[in-house]
Parts: sequence; C-alpha cells; structure tokens
Amino acid sequence: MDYTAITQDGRGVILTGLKNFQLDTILDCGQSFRWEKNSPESYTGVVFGRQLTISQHQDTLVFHHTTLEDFHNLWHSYFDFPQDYFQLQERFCQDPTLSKAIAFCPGMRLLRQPPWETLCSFIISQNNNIPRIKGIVSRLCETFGNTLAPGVYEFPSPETIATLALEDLAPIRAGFRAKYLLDAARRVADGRLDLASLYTVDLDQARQQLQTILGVGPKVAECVLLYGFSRWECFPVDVWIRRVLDRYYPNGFPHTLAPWAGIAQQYLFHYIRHLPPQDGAGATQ
DNA sequence: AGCCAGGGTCTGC
DNA sequence: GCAGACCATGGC
Repeated sequence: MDYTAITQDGRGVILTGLKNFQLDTILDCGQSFRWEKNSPESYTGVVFGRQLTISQHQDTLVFHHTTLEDFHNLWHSYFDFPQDYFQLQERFCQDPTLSKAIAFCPGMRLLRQPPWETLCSFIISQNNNIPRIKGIVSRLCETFGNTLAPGVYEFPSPETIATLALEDLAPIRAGFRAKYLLDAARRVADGRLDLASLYTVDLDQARQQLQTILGVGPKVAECVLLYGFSRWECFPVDVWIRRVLDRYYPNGFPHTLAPWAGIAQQYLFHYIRHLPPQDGAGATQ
C-alpha cells in the first residue's frame, strides 16, 4: 500500500506516509480534465456526484470534508491505491527510457475514472489541446450538469445529452465534435452501447464496440479503455507518444511490459511533454 | 498568418 | 487498403 496510516479529523480523511503519489502530476497530466488547481498543493473537482477538495503536503494527503466511507468506497479506487506502484516502478526501471521518465515524475498514478465522462472527455480531446479540452468539458458540465452547490456541477448524464439538439451544444464550443457527443449519448441512452459490459468483455470486442460511436477511432477508444475502464494494457498513441516510440523504441515497446503498457505510457507522456524542445523532438506548449 | 493540438470521417484511387 | 482534404476552435 502506498500509504501507512489513515485517520480522520475536523478537516476530513487524512493519509500519512504517502509514497509514489504527487497530486499535481496526477491531476495535471492529460488523463482527467475536471480538476481545478486552487494552489500548488490543492485541487478541487467533481466525481461520482461529489465535490472533493484534496491537498498534499509532502507525504500527507487530505481529502477535505470527506467521510471514511466515501474514501473507502470511492476515492481509494479512484486514485488507484489498490495498485502497488513500487513493484510497478521496479519493473519499468529495467527499461532505460522509462527509468528516466519515472525519475522525472515518480508520483504519477493512473486514475480509475467513471466510463461515461471519460468517453466524452476523450471524444472532445481529438485534434485538440489540453487547455481547450478543459474549457469545453467545463462548459458542458455547467450548462447541462446537475447543480450540486452554487458553481459546482456534475457531469451531465447520457440521458440528458441524448435529448439535446446539435444547436443546443453550440455554447459549449466543441466544434465538429458536438455531433460526436450526441451520437455517443444516444447510443448509451437507448442501450445500443452497454458501457458497463466493457469492463469484462474481450478487449478487442470492447475496442470494436466503442468504435461504433461516430468520432471514436482507435486512439480515443484506447484512452477510454485505459482511463475509464482501468484496462492497463491499453496504449494510446498520440503525437507525443509517437515521438517517444520513434525515438526511444524503434524496435517496439517491450513485450514484458505489455500488461501495464498504458501506465508506462502515462510516465512517458508526461516526461516527453516536459523535456526542453530540442530534447523532446521539437514541439511547443 | 500559419501551425499545432491526447484524431476521425469521407472521398477518390 | 491507403493517401489527402476537411473538420471548429483558440493559443502561440
């Protein structure tokens, strides 16, 4: 376990003895687009119909205004505490490039996010950049999501989006992706696509199912299965990972790491994006 | 002004 | 099967 003790006080639930966990790395690495930074050590987001403010000071993590029940039922899994990142990093470090990537962001973890909002988020992500993805997701929630508190919105359900017309989505400024969101919502709402079944069906069947949605191709399907269904072997390849593969893995990604390739991918993605341009195969932002 | 962004669709060969 | 145009939008 990547923490040694769990306690509760007036602030909320507190984990101490934290290892392999860096909040800003985890919440600002292009896997989730719904967390807002309050300060360098504090973020607020909405998941599972709950607003959470979470803050980290060195090896202490505070889940503000949270019950032990919610921690055990929701957040423990969401932040992937069931997984042993020490063992994972030991495997990864046998590869020289991954070794450098882990040294750069040792606190990286994969979030286990809800499938529906992961699907929408990565439909929106196509041919787009991270700041704008966050903006579109934020407008989608504040325009169509249930209000939990003033200024705090849930992610809108498939049923809600399925009832909308294309022009209703105009204020979201999703561009050509708006029709893709409608198709996804209608397929889920009317039962043509059963998201829950994708946790257990054969991986290639799951890929195939997701790609029946208009606007969902191989890359988006891979992201949805990795981030929304905890399918760690899924390996999304965008322009950044393409550069990593071309430069560091000309003979292919190591087969021995295939079961966790998606997690390795997240270290590599964060690493390559933060290298100086000339070292990172030339790209900006 | 032109290029790029966690891509995919559609057309024409 | 595969290349190439096209798709909205906003930051640089």
